[in-house]
Amino acid sequence: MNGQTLGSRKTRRSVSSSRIQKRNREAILAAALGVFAEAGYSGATLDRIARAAGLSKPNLLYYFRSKDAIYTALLQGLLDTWLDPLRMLDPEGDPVAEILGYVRRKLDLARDYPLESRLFAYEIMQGAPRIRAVLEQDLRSLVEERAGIIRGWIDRGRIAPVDPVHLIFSVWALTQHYADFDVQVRAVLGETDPFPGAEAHLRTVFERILAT
Amino acid sequence: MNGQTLGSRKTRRSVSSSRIQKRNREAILAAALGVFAEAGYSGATLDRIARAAGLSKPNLLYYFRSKDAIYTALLQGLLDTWLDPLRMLDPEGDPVAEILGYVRRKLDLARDYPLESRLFAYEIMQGAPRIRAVLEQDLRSLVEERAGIIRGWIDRGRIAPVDPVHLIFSVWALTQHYADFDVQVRAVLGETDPFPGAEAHLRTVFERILAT
DNA sequence: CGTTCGTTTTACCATATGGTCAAACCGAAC
DNA sequence: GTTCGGTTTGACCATATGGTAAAACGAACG
Repeated sequence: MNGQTLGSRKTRRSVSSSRIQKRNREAILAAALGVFAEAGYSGATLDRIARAAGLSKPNLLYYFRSKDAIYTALLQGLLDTWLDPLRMLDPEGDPVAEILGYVRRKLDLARDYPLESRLFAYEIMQGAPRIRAVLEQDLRSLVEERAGIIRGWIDRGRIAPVDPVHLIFSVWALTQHYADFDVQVRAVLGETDPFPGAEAHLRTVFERILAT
Repeated sequence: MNGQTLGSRKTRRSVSSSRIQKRNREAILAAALGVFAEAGYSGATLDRIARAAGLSKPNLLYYFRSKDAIYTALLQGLLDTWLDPLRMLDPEGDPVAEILGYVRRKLDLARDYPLESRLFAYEIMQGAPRIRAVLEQDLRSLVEERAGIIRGWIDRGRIAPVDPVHLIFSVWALTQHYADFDVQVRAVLGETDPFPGAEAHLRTVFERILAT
C-alpha cells in the first residue's frame, strides 16, 4: 500500500494521513497551477513547484509520481469546469439571454480563473498532446449538440442567422483573450481593470450579432 | 572582426561570406520560428533548432550568440508585420469597409503565418518579458491613435457606437484564435479548413456590430 | 603553393533538472 | 516505551541543455 492510495479504511490512522494527503496534494496542485500558468509545461520546474507548495522536491514526488502526473491532474480537473458554462445553455430559455449569459459566465471564468485559462491555452497551443482525444470526442460532440440548439433558435427566427459553431468559437476567443493576453490588454489600457469594459463591450457586441 | 559582423568591405571575400551569413541566418531564423512556435521558449532546444536548420549546434551559435538572441531577433522582426494591418486603417476610407478590411488582413495573417502568431502568443502569455516596453509605448500609442479614428467615425454617425479599443481587442482575439487554437478549432470542425468559414463569419459579425 | 580568413566541426564543460533510494522522522496504537 | 506505517529528507544519479574553445576546413588571393 503506498502513499498514492486515498482509500479510507483503517480508522484514525488513515483518516489523519488522508487529511495530510489531501492538504498536500491540494497545495501541490495550487502551486503547480501558478507555475505552469506562468512558464508553460517545460518552463516549469519541480523545484519551483515544490518551493511554491512549501515542500521538498522528493516529497512532492511522493504525492505525484512525475511532473507529468501533476500537469495531467490539473488538466483533468480543469476541463469540466471549463466546459460547464456551455453546458448550461438552456434550450428552453430566451435565446439572446441564454447566449449573453453564456458569454458572461465565460468572461467571469476568465476574470476569476486566469491561471486555469492560461494553462489551458498553453496546452492547446502545444497541440493539446494530452487532451486531444477529449477535444475530438467530448468537446466536439458537446459543441455540435449545443450548436444544434442555437441552430434551432435561428430556424425559429429567435436570433439572427449565424454559424453556430463559429459563434461559439467567438465566445471562447473573446473571453479568453482577456485572461490569456492580459499583459497586452493592460499595456494598452494602462492600469485600468479591463473587465468592466470588456463585459459591457461583449454584451453590446453579442446583442448586435444576435438581434433579429 | 568576428562572424557576427555583416559589414561589406573587402570586395569578393566579404560578399560571398555575407551571402553565406545571410543564407544561414535566415535558415536559422526559419527553423527557430518553427521550433519556438511549437514548443515555446523553454521547450525549444538549440539542438532541435540546429537540426531543423541543417547546422550543428556550435555552428548555430556562431551566427547567434545565444538562444535568447535568436528568439529576440525573431520577435523584433515580427512586431512590425504584426501591427501593419492596423496601421493601414485609412481615416479617409469607408468606415465599415476599412474595419472589415482590417479584420480580413488580420485573418489572412493568422492563416498565412500561424507560426508567427503562436510565437507572439507565447511571448505575451509569458508576460511579454522582452517586448513589454514596446507594448506599453508603441503598441499603446498606435492603438490609441487608431481608436481615435474609429471614435471619429462613431461621432460622425458612420458606424454604431462601440468602445474602439475593445473593438480592436475583438479583432485581435477573433483572428488570432484561429491560428493559436488551431488544434481545438480543428478538433471541433473535423478535417474542414476553418478559414473560409471563419472569414464569412467574421464579416457577418463585424457588419452587424458596426451597422448603424 | 601557401597564406588568410570566414566557416564548420570535434571535444568538452557547467549547470539544471526530472527522478530515485534508503534512511530518518513522527504520531498513534498497543 | 516500543512498534508500525505513513511522511519527509538528504544524498545521489543520469541526462539534457546552453554554451565554449580550439582545431580543422576550404575557397580565394597573392
